Amino acid sequence: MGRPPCCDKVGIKKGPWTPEEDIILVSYIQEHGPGNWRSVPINTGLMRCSKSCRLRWTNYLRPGIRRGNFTPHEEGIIVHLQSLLGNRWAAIASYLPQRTDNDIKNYWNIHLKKKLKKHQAIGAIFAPPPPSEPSSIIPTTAGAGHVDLHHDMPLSKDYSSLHPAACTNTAEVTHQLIARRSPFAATDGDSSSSSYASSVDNISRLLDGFMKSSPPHNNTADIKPSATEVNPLLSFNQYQYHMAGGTTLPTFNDMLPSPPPQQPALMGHSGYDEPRQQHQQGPLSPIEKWLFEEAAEQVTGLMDLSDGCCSVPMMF
DNA sequence: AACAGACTCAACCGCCTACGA
DNA sequence: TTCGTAGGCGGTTGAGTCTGT
Repeated sequence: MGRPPCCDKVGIKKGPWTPEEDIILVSYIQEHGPGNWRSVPINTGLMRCSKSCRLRWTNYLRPGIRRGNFTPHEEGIIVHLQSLLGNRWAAIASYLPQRTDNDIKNYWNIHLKKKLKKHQAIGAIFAPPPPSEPSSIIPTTAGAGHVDLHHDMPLSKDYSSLHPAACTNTAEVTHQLIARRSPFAATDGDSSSSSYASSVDNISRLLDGFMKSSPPHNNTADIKPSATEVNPLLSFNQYQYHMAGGTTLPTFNDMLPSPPPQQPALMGHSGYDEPRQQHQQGPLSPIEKWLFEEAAEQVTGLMDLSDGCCSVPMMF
């Protein structure tokens, strides 16, 4: 059978979304919830493809999204998961609920790939890490040479500017990290953001207000199943949210893995999707093992930070 | 100040899979 | 079982912005 068009191409508007369109879309989703995207342009009068509506919502308008300013820790997660899962951005995004697959994909293509290339070159000059390195034994789906590249991250000039270990002033590090992770930092500090980006933030804030005043079923955490039910790793993500300036502070028990481990990709694209197919079953145990270790490490890091000490993320 | 090249990221495109008729 | 459709995903693009000269 031929590939059907996703929508009637005639009269479909393309290009950047306007604030008015965003408001219409957000209002509609507030009322009806995400899903049934086919009906969205029909019912709202938006001259947009249903896919475009879904993309706009999942990538930019839905609450809880953190834009830009990837932390070194997030970098580490992305690099590591990419080495394990390959370019399965949706699966990787399931470990970073505040990030969209598109964002992660862009960040990978723009920043991380360059860094890895850089370090690959460095690795060709310097000796490889000893085989006792923890991640060296983790199997990868993306080629053996891929796994250990991130160990060289601190060598990157770019990265060293972010890495707490590269800073001697703890307060500076903390401030830096928090500033970079603030949900509003991108708007206030990112001069590269388009003028409309701030409008998106405004909409998001409006939406946040709506969500806060709405019954739980409208909340982000409720659109998708309780993450702690679906994915034991979300506690880890909650910690990340805390580190990002959020208010959720997990308990130590939250950091502990809760068996049996679920398939990470079950959270799906940006945390909203239905379970993805079996083909996303990857080497889960290594991932989970690593993330659990990571989470445990972060508990220590959290304590260190609260004590005014400069913690060093495990990844680098 | 002006220009060119590099960079960033929002959005689109095309393919795939699930699901229902 | 087959076909049509919707939703989802990864790759790619192009416009806007930034940076260096």
